[in-house]
Amino acid sequence: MSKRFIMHKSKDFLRKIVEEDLKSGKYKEVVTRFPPEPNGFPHIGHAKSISLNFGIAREYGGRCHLRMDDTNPTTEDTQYVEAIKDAVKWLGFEWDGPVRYTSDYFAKLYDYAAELIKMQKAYVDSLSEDEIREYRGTVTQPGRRSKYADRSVEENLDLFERMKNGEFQDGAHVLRAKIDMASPNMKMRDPLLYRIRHAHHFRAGDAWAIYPMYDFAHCLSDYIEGVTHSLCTLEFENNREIYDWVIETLQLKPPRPYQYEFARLNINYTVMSKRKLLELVEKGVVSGWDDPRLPTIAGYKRRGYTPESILNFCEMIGVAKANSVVDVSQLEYAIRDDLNKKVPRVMCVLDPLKITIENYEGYEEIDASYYPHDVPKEGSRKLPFSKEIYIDREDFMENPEKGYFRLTPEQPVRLKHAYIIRCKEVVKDADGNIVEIKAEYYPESKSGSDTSGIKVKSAIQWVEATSARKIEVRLYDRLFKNEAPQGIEDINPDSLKVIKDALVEPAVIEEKADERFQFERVGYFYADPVDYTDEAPVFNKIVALKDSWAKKKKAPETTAKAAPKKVHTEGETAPMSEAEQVLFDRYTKELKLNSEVANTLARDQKLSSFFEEALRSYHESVTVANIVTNEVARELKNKEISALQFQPGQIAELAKMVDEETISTKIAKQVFEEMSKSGEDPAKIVEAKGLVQISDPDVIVPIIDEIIAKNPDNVAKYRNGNTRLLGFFVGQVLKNTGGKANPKVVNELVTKALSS
RNA sequence: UGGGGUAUGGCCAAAUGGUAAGGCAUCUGGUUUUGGUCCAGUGUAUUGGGGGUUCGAGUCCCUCUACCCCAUCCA
Repeated sequence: MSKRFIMHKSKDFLRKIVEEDLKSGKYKEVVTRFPPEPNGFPHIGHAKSISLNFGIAREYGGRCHLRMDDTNPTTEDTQYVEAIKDAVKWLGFEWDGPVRYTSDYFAKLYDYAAELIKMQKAYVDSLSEDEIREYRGTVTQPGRRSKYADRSVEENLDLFERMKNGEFQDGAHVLRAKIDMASPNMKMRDPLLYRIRHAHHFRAGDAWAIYPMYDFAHCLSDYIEGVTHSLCTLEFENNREIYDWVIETLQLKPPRPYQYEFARLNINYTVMSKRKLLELVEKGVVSGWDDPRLPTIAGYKRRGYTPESILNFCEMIGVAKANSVVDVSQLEYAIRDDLNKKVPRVMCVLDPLKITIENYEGYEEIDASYYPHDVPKEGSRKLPFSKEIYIDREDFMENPEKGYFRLTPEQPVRLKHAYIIRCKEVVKDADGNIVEIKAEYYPESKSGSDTSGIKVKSAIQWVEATSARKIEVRLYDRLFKNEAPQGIEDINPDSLKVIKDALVEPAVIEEKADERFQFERVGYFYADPVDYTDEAPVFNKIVALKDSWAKKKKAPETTAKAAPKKVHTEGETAPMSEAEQVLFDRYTKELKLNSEVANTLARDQKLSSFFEEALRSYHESVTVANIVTNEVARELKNKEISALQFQPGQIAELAKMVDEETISTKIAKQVFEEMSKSGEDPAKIVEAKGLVQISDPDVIVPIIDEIIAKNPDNVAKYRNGNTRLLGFFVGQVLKNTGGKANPKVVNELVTKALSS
């Protein structure tokens, strides 16, 4: 069993949220959804989302819906719906219930919009598109509200209905939410809810003249379906505020869904955007949406990737919120790892070089297992053998370089599953090209019954000349030559190499042990599902085998890669105002605060006034200042002083307990947590929880001894100079005492105990 | 520039204030009739920088920097 299964896999942030929500009873069951817009072919980025949404539902015994987000009739089409359904199924998931469509909810959505109008939270705006843009303002300047924003409920309702009935031209009116034209979040500046679109919808037909916008439709569709966790990518972070606004404003009955965002998938040497993918297809750079070089699901499928490998890949890379670019080698690893334990090994010669074994007469069939010793699968085929065979041109070198293990004029080699041969003569044509090798074999060296005693460095693949089948092999390489390709200009000209006359052993075509094979020593290949016929077989290269020989040969080039040194520029802090300066001076001079603490306090009006207040009840200022600067500051980040649970006087009390060493600073943090939740007096909290610190060595020393006895390895490491481990021992003692041991004392005692 | 995010070895990515996990990649051995697999080993990681609080900071506070997203009647 490999390490991967033993390893404890820590949960990603989304799974933690789901677990927490289930535990707290916020929801009885988790419901997720995969909500693509059917306007393009799904790619591996979608696979990540599919794996997440369906995966979470499966793991936590919930449901996952498949919903087509079809609110824009001009871009969407049923062919994409089919492609998306195929992708989900291919990856091995089943959606709960039927495929859902946002367009199924158009009527309900319309009613919700009317509701908003009645609440005076939405209005019909008749500004032109340009005016709307202009009125919206910019990121630094607030927008202005439209003069139509004050229309009466009746007028709005009437207009909205007539919009629906198709009485107006496209663009004549829109429905907007009435929120805040000055919001720092641009998305909240009276976002559009509906637009007029006299267009044929691939499902709804011509029933509607108005279509809801994403921000209005998505949250409500989630709500309608009972979705609990609405997972989307990072670029929707700004939209979350509207998501919540719509649901809250409509006062929908709980439970309601919440949106969470994660980073979308990027892979180097790959483009993922619909636009760029489309360009490649339309300009004929690739053969279609299922071109094996494309990161589309259809492409991977045609290339021969397995769904398991893609799912494993998604799991391996994890989910987080940092924009990142995954190394394509991680994907390649996933497919190799999967295929290695699954597919039969066969022999294929890409670039045939004829070998005539002069001392062999006749014909035989060699029994050869499809699987190597380390793959626990059964199965074998017959390998024809005669005096004429082909090996790969790469496996012979007349003037071998150092470290070359294969056939040379001096070096024998084993024909995999068969005999050891030796080169006798190199036959060349008029131009000096090698056209044939005359060789001899060692009769007693047959695989499995070798008594020759000859040592060879390598066993190579080969095919028998008369029985070998000619196949077409399509060798795919990465589509782009740049790590971060921009577009067509970065295309790798060698991304597809077609070999028309490769030779493969007959069993591959005749027995069909599988659709995927490992061509020994070359890579994994897949019978092309479109172009393959038994008469003209076509194989796609899925991925090469790792090749440490090729790497070694290439190695010398890759020396000059200067480590990019991080240049760091230091910005300037804004100067203090006069009043702040006065405070700062007083704090540093009179109260002897260090300049950093004084600085933080002086610059923050809320903090300093809280501090001043606390000072009134306790003049020993440094601890108070520290607690205010470091702990209270956190609470005050998004809050006013009046919203605080605790009073300045209570903080003073807390500081006093620390100064008197009743409690440690560690405990003080814990007490503070409690205070900020309950507003309870610190003394009461300490008493109720028995948090008074333990400083008595007679209590602490036995605990230390016990821990030292239990961790001989770490003791040795520590004594060997790893003094960082002091923290480990102190931590253990504190854990043992419920955090109550006086850490300063523990520190001293541990140090002493360990050095004795 | 307003707002919202993000920053941990080459690439992903973990870590209730207490020994900086794991995977990929790399390199080195061992096994091997695949230069594959497998096994073992391999990294002084300034946890973006600087300061502060603390016995102890990747984690708390302040500050700076870099990158991403938002001004479609797209999603």
